[in-house]
Formats: sequence, structure tokens, C-alpha cells
Amino acid sequence: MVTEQTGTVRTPGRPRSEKAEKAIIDAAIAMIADGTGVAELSIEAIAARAGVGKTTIYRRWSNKEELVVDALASLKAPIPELPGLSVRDDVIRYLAAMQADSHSPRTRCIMNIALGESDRFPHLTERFREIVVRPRREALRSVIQRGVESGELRPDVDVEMAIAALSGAMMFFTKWRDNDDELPADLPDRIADLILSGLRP
Amino acid sequence: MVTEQTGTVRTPGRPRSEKAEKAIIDAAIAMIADGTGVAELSIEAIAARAGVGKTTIYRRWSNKEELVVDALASLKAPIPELPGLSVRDDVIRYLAAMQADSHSPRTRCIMNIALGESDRFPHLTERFREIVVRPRREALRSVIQRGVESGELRPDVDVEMAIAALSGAMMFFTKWRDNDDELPADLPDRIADLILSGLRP
Amino acid sequence: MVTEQTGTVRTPGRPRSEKAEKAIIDAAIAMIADGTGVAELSIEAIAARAGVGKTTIYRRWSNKEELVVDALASLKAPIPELPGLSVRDDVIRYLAAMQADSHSPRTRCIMNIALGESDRFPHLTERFREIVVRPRREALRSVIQRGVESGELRPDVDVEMAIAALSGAMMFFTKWRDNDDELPADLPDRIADLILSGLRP
Amino acid sequence: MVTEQTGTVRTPGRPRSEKAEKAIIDAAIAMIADGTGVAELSIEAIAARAGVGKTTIYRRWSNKEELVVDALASLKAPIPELPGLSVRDDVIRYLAAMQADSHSPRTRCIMNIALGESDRFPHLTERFREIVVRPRREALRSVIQRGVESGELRPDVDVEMAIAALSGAMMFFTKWRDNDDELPADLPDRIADLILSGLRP
DNA sequence: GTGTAATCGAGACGGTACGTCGGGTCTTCTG
DNA sequence: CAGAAGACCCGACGTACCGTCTCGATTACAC
Repeated sequence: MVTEQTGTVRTPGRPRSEKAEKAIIDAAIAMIADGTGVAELSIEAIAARAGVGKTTIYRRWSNKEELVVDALASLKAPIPELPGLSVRDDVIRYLAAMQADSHSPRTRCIMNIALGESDRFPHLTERFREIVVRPRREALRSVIQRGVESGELRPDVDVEMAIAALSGAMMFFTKWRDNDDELPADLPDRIADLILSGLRP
Repeated sequence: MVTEQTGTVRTPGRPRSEKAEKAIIDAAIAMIADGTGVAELSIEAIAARAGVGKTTIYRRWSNKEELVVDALASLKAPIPELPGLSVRDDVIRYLAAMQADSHSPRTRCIMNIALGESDRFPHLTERFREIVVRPRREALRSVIQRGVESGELRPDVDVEMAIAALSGAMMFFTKWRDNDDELPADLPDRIADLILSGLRP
Repeated sequence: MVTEQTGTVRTPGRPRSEKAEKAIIDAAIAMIADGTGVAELSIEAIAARAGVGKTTIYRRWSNKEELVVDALASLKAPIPELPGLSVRDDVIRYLAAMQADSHSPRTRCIMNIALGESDRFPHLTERFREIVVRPRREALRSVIQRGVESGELRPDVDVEMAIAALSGAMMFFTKWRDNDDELPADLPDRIADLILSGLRP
Repeated sequence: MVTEQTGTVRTPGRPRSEKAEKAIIDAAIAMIADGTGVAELSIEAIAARAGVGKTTIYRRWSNKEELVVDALASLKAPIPELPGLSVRDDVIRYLAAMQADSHSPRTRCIMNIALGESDRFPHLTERFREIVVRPRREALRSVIQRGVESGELRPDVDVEMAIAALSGAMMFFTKWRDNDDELPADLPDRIADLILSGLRP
């Protein structure tokens, strides 16, 4: 008869409070979403907002970066459904969602954090890539691949390049347009048309 | 008797030292290039490194952002010569230069700063757009326009889209590729081929 | 049949560990003797040194003062034997012992604690009086009283004053002499001579 | 012609604010007088009460002890006038003043601080000796010496012993009497009578 | 035996104060 | 007047203990 089945031995002492952990992450996210830059984001303020002692934060994360990384990780970036009627339709839906996203203050803040501190806080960018970039790239990849299989696109399409061109074009506009330019309403259509015209049989 | 002949009236008192100004800018650039994030970039450290009092900095710039903006402005981003043999050749040269640039730590730092603090320091992004982005966009635009005029590209090419697709694709790779992926050596060629294939008559 | 004969009813549950109690007291005394002030004396450090959880301390003493009081109580202050050959001889023996005591670091620490925190920790001074001061005063009182009875001292001697003058003079020297003064070797003799000269018939 | 007469060269930069210094000392004294123990006396609280940044305190004193030392130094302990009618009269006046002093909460606090932390903070006791003890000892010494010169006391009086016995006896009572004992109203008289009886010709 | 119940160690909890760093402002003297 | 030097108040940093609170494990007696 066996009384102990697991190999992991429980650590002695009071276990860490999951509630506190959640409160900290929530407070951090809330403050990021409120537009606080990662530099302004003070541990002291997070602790106060979470109703938690500073020690409780430092016990878990040894610096601001690691906390922000974990806070970011808890954010699920919704990816639009792509019904697969046609490659063009799916791509336009995808790009439109990206464009909409870029207006949300939360997304902007997260992107800024992920991008801006990338050299000092490499984990951060890395994590952002995993959580935000990769799933979206996969979604777009499957759209293109489906197009190749259905014959809608040429069989020799350079898939990675296509993904980069589509995503990059949209990013270029949302990030680097001149301020006084209005983003044209049919931006996703125009990007899709330009890129896809080179991919059709 | 006249001691002041120019229309600009000289302010009384000791004139501001150009040497100090240069020393400040140089120190700021050096620290940015050393990998100091814009948040870590302390005025106190710049003053010390430049051998200058803090007052001398605050007399010229009212906060960190404005100083960084001016420091950035002093950096000339070299744009490659585009000899005009063919659109494809010029585009590849341009993209290769972008790619090379993205490896230089200085460029990386500047880009990070320009991107990352964009919401908190909007002037910064604005300035970066003027100094770095716009001239490059113009260079690329003229390449494409030349291609249209020479008949190498279709007359109805969506020029802005083409620029965005080309630049964005390259940026997408340099910024968002997975760490373990190697950037393929023929990246500029492949981007150019994919995009241009949709633009030819 | 009776299993419990005493009036004190045993409490249910696991009894408190005498070993732990002793370890705590010992650790506290050791740290006091090591020169740790009562303010620096951290409960956490005592617990660690005693190999005991903090709870085990707080279960017994509700704060630092009470623990120190009990630690003090466990120290027996040795009083010299006073053989009673003459009042002068006994008084000198007594004063010499006091003087010797005042050099021991342990005594110094205890006295400092007992004196220094007396307003904040009144129990402490009270306890110190009981354990250290009173027995010594009694010893000295009996010496003087013996002298009165034997006719060596005047019958109308103000006993309390005599005790105070003898003890106080010695304390004054050990505590308030200027640093550069050396304590004269015959201090006890000189104190005894001065005070006793006023008490003889 | 000379414009600078002193040898001390002024240090560059903004001079330290005497106002701030005073405010800090005042706040510290006020808090000590309010009964705050030296352990409870937090730098943060002093800074707040003085309306001063913590840095401004740490710039002047590197730790709590040094600040308290200087705060103590600013307190003048008033010594009673001793008119010199007779040694007995002066001594009684002096002792009565000591006794009265010992009731004032401020004096009690200062004494506790000066005594209690004497091993950890030796500067403190040293300073206390200089400022409080020595002037009083000198006052008492001159009384006794006057008595010797006027023939009121024996010419071979051990002056230091006499000082110690008088001061020590009073201290012994005010510090070490049992709580329930009342201090007799004629304490100074009785001490003076006992000690002086041994000093008269 | 098997509860029942208080103890044990360990250590996490919300706090307070520590001493340090840098921000942006100010105040002084020197050029 | 501008310059350097550096003090000013402020606020966040990361650390050390406080006294309290959970944990699982232990240890005694009562049933």
C-alpha cells in the first residue's frame, strides 16, 4: 500500500498566496493599461494598488522586468476568426483586426514596452514574441498555406516572405505614417491586393 | 558709436558655451550608444560625463526627452546610393543597407528609444520620423517612381503600399524573427522578388 | 480511580518544549552578552540562533521586553561573602566587588539595558531592581546594621543614606568619571573612609 | 589691498542651509522630549517633522547616534545658583535641583538615552559627560573647595570622593529606590548631613 | 489503537523604516 | 550674466525585521 505517490515534496512553511500573486499581476496590468510607462511603473505603486507588501513582490520577482514579463504573459491577445471563404477575405480580416488592435491603448502600451526596452530587458521581447507575435504569424501562415493547397495561390509562394510583407506593411503604416496622414479606410484591402497580386497563379 | 552692427541683438552677459552644448550632446549619445536605456539615462550622469553642471543642461532643455530628441537629431543616418540600374537592384541595395543598419548597436538603441517611449515622449517619435524615416521613404519612393516611368513597373502601382510592404517586410524580419532563426543571406532578394512580382506589367 | 492528583489540570495537546524555552533564553543572553543592544536584539535573530520558530517565542512572550526580563532573571548576580571582621573591611570588599563587576561586559550590557530603556520598558527596570539591586542593598544594610549593633558605628546612623552614599559614590565613578582618568586602585578604601568617617561614634 | 582675510576657503556650490539644520535638531529634540525612545526615533519621522528631505539629514550625520549627540549638545542644562552662604546650604540647593531635574520628562529621556546606549554609542555618553556632568561636577567642586578654604571643611578632604558621594547618593535614590517608597522630602538635607558630617574639622 | 488538540519548525503575509539614488529646482561663487 | 558645484525637497529603490498567519509534522493524553 502506498501513501505517497508524488515525487515532489511540499516545501515547509506557509505556502505562497495565489491570491496575492494574482492581485499583483492585476495591479501591474491595470497600471500598464492606464498608460503608465514601464519606467514610471513603480513597484511601490503596484504593491499599494494590489494591497500587498513590497516584500511579497520581491519574493517572487527579483526586478521589474520579470514582473512585467509575467504580467504580459497573462494577457491573451485575441486573434480574429478566419472563416476561410477566400485568402483575400481572410487576409483582410486579419489586417483589419491588427489595425483595430493598434488603436487600443492597452495594445499600444504593451507593444511599447515590448519594443522599447528590448535591449535592456531581452526576456521581455522574447516573451512578447511567443505570446503575441507567434500565434498571429501561425494564423496568417495557415491562411496562406490553405490558399496554396486550394490553388488560389501559386504553389511556389515564399510563405515566410508573404507573412512578413503583409504584417510589416500594416505595422509600417500604423507606426510610421506621418501624423497628419489619415489612415485610409481601405488600408487592409489595398495591402492585401498589392501583396496577393504577386502570389496568384 | 556703435558696438553692435547686426540686426540680431546680442543678449547681455556671458554667452552660452557651445563647447558645453557639444559636450552634453556627445555624452548623451555616448551613453545611449553604450546601451543605456532612455529611462536609465540620468541627467546627473550626463552632466558628470560631460563635465558640466546640471543647470547648464536644464537651461537648454527642459527635460530628458528634449535632450534626447536633439541628441538623436545630431545623428545622420547614411542612405545608400541607389545607382538606378534597375528597380530590383536599387531595392535590394536599399534593403541590404537597412538590414546592415539594424545590426549596429547604435541604430538598435536609437530605434528602441524612438519606438519604445513613443507614447510618453511623442516628440521623440515625431523627430525620428522626420530624420530617419522620411528621407528613406523618399529614396525608396523615387526608386519606385522611376520604375513606373521607365515602364519597369505597372503604371497603376500603389506607391505608398509598395514602400510600406518593402520596408515593413524587412523590419518584420529584423525585429520579429524567432531568435533561433538565422536571417537568410538572400533576404533582400527574396523580399524584392516577392513584392516586385506583383508590381510588374 | 484518579489519574490527576494535583489541583493544576493538565492542558490537552502537546506540552510546550522546555528545551525550546531554554534555547531561546540562552540565545537571548548570548546575544546580549555579545554586546547587542536591546534595540538591535531582533526576535528573528534570537529565533534563528535558538533554532526555533518565531511563533514559539511569541507564544511565550508577547514582546521583546518580556523576553529580556526573563532572560535577565535567569542571571544570578553573585554577591561577595562579607565575613564581618569589621565594617570597613566588609564595605571595602563589597565596593571592590561592585567595581570588578562593572568591568565585565555582561554586567555592563545588562546595566545599560536595565537603565536605558527604563521609561519605555518599566518592567525591565523593576525586575532588575528586584534581582540585582535589592539583594545587594540588603547585604550592605546588614553590614551597617551589624556595625551599629557592635558599636563600631553611631547608633543614630541614617542607614538608607549610608547605603545610598556608598553605592552611589562607586556608581558615580564607574559611570561618570572622565575617560582619561584612571580609576585609582584604592577607590573602595577611599570611599569607605570618607563615608564611614561620618558614621563613627 | 586685501579682500579675503580668512584662511578658510569657501567650498563651491550652494552652502548648507542653517535653517534646515536647526529644524532637524529642533524636531529631534521635540521628539525625544515627547518621550520617543532613541530606538523609536526614526530618521524618517524627524525629516517629516522638520519638513526636510531625508538626504538633508544623511548629508550631515551619517547615523542616528551622531544626530542625537548634536541634538543633546544643543540642550543647556541649567545649573542652580549657589550663593555661598554655607557649604551645607549650597550642597542642599544643588541636590534639590538635581532631584527636581530628575522629575522633568526631558531630563529623564536624555539621561536614559545617554545611559542606555552607552556601549553601542560611546560618543553619546562622552558628549553627555561633557555637557551635563562636568559643569555640575565643577559647580559642586567649587562649593567644597570654598568650604575647605573658609575652614568650614577639613583641609584634607578628598574632594573627588565627596563629589562622588553626594551626587551618587542622590542618583542612587532617584534611580534605584523601590517604586513604592516615597522619596522623603528632606532627602537633600539628609544626604548633605551624612556626607558633610565626615568632612568637618 | 485512534482521535483530538496544542505544539513545533518553517516561512509567507502586510507593514514600517532603513540608507541610497536620481529628479528637477535653488543658491552660492567664479569667470 | 553663464558656468560648475552642490544643497534643497521629493519619491522610489531594494533590504531588514516587525508581529501575525498559515502550513505539515509531531507529541501528548483521552477514549
